Amino acid sequence: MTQEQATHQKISSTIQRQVNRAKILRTLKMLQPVARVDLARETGLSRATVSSIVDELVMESLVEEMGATASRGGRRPILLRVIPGREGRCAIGFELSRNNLTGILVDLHGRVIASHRDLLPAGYLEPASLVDLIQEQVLRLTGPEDPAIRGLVGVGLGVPGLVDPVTGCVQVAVQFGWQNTPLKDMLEKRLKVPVKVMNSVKAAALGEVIYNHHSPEPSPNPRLYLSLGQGIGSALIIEGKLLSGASNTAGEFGHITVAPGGPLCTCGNSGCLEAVAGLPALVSRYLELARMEEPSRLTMAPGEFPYLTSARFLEAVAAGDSLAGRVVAEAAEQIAIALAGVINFTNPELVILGGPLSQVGSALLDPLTQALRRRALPLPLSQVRLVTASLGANAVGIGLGATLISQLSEVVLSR
Amino acid sequence: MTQEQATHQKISSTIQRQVNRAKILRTLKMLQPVARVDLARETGLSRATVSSIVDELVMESLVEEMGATASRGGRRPILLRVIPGREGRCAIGFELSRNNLTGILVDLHGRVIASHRDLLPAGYLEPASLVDLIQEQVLRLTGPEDPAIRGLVGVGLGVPGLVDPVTGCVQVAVQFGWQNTPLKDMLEKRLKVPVKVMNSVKAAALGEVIYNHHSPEPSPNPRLYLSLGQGIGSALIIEGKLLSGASNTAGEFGHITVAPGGPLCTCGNSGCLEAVAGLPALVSRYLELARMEEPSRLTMAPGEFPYLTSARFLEAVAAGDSLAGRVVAEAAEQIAIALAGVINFTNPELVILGGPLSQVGSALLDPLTQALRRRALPLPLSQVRLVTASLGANAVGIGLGATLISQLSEVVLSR
DNA sequence: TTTTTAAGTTTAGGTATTAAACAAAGTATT
DNA sequence: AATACTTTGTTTAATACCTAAACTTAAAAA
Repeated sequence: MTQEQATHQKISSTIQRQVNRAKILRTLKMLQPVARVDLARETGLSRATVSSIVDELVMESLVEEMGATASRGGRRPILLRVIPGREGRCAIGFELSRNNLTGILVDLHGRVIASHRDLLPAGYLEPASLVDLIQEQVLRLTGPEDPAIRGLVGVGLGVPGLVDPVTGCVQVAVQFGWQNTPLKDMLEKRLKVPVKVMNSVKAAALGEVIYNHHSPEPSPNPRLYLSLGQGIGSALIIEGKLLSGASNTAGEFGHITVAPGGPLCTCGNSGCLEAVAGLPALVSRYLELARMEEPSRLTMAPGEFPYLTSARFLEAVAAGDSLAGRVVAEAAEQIAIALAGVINFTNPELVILGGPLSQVGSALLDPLTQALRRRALPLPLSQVRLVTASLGANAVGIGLGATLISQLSEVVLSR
Repeated sequence: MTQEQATHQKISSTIQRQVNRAKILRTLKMLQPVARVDLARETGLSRATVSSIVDELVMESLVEEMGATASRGGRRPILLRVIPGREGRCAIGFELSRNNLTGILVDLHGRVIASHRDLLPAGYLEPASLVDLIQEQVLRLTGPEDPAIRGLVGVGLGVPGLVDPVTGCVQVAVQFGWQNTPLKDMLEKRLKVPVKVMNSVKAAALGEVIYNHHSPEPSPNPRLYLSLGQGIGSALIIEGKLLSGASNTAGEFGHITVAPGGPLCTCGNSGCLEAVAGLPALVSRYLELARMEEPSRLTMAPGEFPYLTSARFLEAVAAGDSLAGRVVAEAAEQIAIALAGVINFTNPELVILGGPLSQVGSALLDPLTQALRRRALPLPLSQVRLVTASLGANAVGIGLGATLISQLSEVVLSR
């Protein structure tokens, strides 16, 4: 057996045991630092059972004693905590983007311990070379002698493309030219730890949702993450679980029709949200308006093609460029049409605006909330907390890491 | 104790036991009639455990022996089955509509054993009188000496309005002028059996979904029920569970914007689907077209107000009236805009068209499928089976009855 | 008849939980 | 200081439920 398996998973345990372990771990995280008695009182289990399970958790490097604290009139209680940092167990979440591979080492609390970013080599990225790169980063993030590598819970990977989260097979990743690539199997073979592969928007959603609402008890109410960028995607989380759908394409927010008879979309439909509020559409709209109203804005050599990147457009918005602001406000109106529908339909408690466009702040948020007030039903709208994503590029890694960590206290009802 | 409690519920049992009971009941329903050995092989449990649990199930009037069958080389196996009909346990589902109270007695297989419809008294319906009526129908459906009443699993009630399915409290029911009416508590006090109260569209959705896909294993993929009538509502079922949302309003399909800037809706927004494709809108549109194109159609005394009920409009559609057909086709286009968005967003495996408008058949279905092909993404659309509801007015009762029955084999992970 | 085979039950042993007794380590009281 | 409570954590005995294996029952095969 390899050294990675030194800290071995409990292979068998009854369902009863799993449920009680999960209960204890959950309340421990919530009340930490906390003594066994309190865990017993809080979970409703007997002190004997709590002791027995805590012993197990200590053996597995999940929990440690912090020594006795002040007496409460009798024997001093021994405080327990979930082991923080490298000394406890860890997970690593990777984000694969067009140009970078970013790995984030996360501890048992879901906190970032270390991160590392590599530029991807130019040209076609062979899946096998990605596996090499990931293995390299795993070692760099932990160090071959690091306790973290011996207690590595698992490795996650977020890929921009269509992924079957169960098999971990990348069905299509246009940006990399991959089709039916069994990345999970390849990585597990190499790394000898459980691997989770999923779409990166969904992973980011998990990260942001956990960060915005990191109760140990996942809320049963829907929470929506919206990714506004070149494309417009989303992820819906219900009872802490991502909605995948029958073909793993759930969350296609960008192809909701908001302007019937409007501009043709790449998907064949007309008036899709993405076709009117995706970043490319906003850039064109900006150029169009500028040409019509203030040609002076387009400072360029005469005869030069008016070229503008999305990034520079977003900078202009942030800098307070009024024309760019108008374009964003127009987009907000369109986004609100789709979002109001989804709010009415799913009745979420939280909507997180992510993706590059979300980072312009009130330029988007103000017109969006106004339009929502006009278009969404009052009752569902009143339940929604609308926030801007805050984890930026780290969301994917954090989401995957936290997901792997939370699987430690998950109850598996076999079939 | 009252006589209703003669067949008493198992009050305590470990989680392990619950899981195994559920497993056995599920496979029993699937393979019935079947012997203990086969259950053991199929579930992976030992024959001893199967015997012990089957004994319990027999005691609880859920399962019975059918006698031995042909030997397979040794002792003859004793076949078991879930008790059908009144001899086994039953549940009753009620539908409360504007004018009627319909009760449906359902057996352990979810099959209809008996049903009864009462006209509601004219005028305001006191919640307390509804409780009386329901108690009366329960007795009429079972008879005071009927075995069914002694094995009644529970009673369900579908109400047109906003219901908290957990507390069973009717928050708002405009048609009856109720607000915060704790119907569940009132009924449980009277009937002394568990009561489930929910919105009737959601209950109908459960009924149709179970009927269309009655595997004992609920599919993890979303399934959508659409109710097309005066209003337009829907219910989304994921992993066999209804999506409720943060304020129990999930499923508001009618207020998805399909025509921005279109006609004003009662909700304050403009261009809601309900405002252009709800039955009242279709009737007005029909009258408008008729007035413009074929005034002769509107056969009425001169000076009479052109009055047309929804029911008569639907009859016209069914009779092949071309003008009415055009109106439905127009509506289908609008419905498709919203439905395509929801299909893209939730990626369902099944969409069931319910409500009065759905019953016109291909007049709706043909233009709808055509429009969907234009507007929905190919991959999600390819996963959808689009069907018309088939249970009619019985859907609500069947859905509630089947839900109550399925709760018998449900595992409850306390908090 | 006797042997073999299969279905169902009983029994012995293991895991996991709880209540209750017990040990450890403090505070409060005399 | 000695004694009496208190509280925490552990050990112990009883219980629930599972499994493997032995056993009983009842048929087919030899």
